Amino acid sequence: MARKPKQQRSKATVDAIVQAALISIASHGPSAITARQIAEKAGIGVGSLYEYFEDKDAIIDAASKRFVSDTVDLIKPLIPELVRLDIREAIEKLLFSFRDFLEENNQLYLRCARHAFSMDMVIYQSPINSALMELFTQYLMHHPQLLKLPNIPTVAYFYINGGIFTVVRHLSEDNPIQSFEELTTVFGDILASYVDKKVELAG
Amino acid sequence: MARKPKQQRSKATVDAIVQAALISIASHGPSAITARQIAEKAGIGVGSLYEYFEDKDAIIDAASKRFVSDTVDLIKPLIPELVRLDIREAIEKLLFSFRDFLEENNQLYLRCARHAFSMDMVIYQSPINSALMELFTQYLMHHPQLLKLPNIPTVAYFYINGGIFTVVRHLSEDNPIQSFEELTTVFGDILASYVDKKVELAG
DNA sequence: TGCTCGTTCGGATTCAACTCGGATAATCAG
DNA sequence: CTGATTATCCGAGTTGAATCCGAACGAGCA
Repeated sequence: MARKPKQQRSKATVDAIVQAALISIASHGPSAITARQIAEKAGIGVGSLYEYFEDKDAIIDAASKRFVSDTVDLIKPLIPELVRLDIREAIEKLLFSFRDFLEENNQLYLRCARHAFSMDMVIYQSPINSALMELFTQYLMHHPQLLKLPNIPTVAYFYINGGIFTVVRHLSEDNPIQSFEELTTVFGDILASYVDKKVELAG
Repeated sequence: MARKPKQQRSKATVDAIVQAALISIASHGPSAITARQIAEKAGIGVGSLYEYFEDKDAIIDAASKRFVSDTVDLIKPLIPELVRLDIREAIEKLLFSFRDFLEENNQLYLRCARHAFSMDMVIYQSPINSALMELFTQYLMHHPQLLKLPNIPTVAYFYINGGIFTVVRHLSEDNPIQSFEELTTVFGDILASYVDKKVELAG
């Protein structure tokens, strides 16, 4: 059990298991999954699951990690472009990319993200937060006049955490009270207002 | 099964079950609970659980509802006082009350709240959001010059959702990067900056 | 071909949710 | 007060899902 895949076909099996787990998490949530479901979706026998994974939780862990690393892979390449933009434009661009990512594959990732906030999983989210924090930091480096802002780390903390949660929740609403475009406008406006106001006061 | 309690002692039993479920959720999360645990903590036999609850999920539901209604009972009475305060003061007062509430009973509610973000439970949260929305609305009524602000519902949506999540997450951190006081300052500052900037532009 | 070892499988085992039938306690009619 | 009736409580036993395990399969190699 929990052995390393050594041949090509077994690597494919592991991948199929992770993919099947992601799909199952998306449709039923991590606690409602059965091992049989995963095995069936992956097209293998139940016993085979336990060749590569200690138990069901290990499978869910692997799926969560896949989810997080795919998200980080979305954010990282955007940084060089975003840091050159105006705050509102940068946020708009980031949020639209994020939305498109979440909506891919019939909302596979969005439906996983809905379950990612149970705080057990927050540990795995930290790479996502780090990536966004890096974006924040690099943005500041490219706009040195912003370094005067008070409470930068705390603002980033509020903005990143609150922002992720709000976007995922908004995209999950059956009857959103506002469009995604309105949300991006407000996201930009709130941060830009804070920045303008504080720069004004400081300078 | 799922009968109505008719005698005093059975009401106490139901209450003990809900309380035990809250404690169990707080310590292990809703999916890891076993029926035996709940029964044992409540000081009753396993069978008794099923006298008043359809199944384990019904018990967890009841506990969630208790959590939500206790939270609403915290917010509602604060509204009349908060609407008379300055934005920063109001937010500070609200956040400190909220923190104290979450930290009561050895963080019972905080530890439950950590699990409340798995989106299954978001349905039950809506009364909390409604209560905060009412606070928002009543605040605007008492400060009519604010009604000029653009995108009020969306700002409220972002602020309430992001705010709740960020506070719960902050209080759950082992090594918070900032104090709770700093967080409340930033919360107040961000909203006040937005308001100031927009009122300035509009008037 | 026959051997070996990585891989796959599904029946056997374990464990938790839930049921059932009867014991015990409260309530009430006479 | 007593027996009948109803409410409550219980925990051994049933059921089904998670996990384990030993046999079967097949690719590579002598």
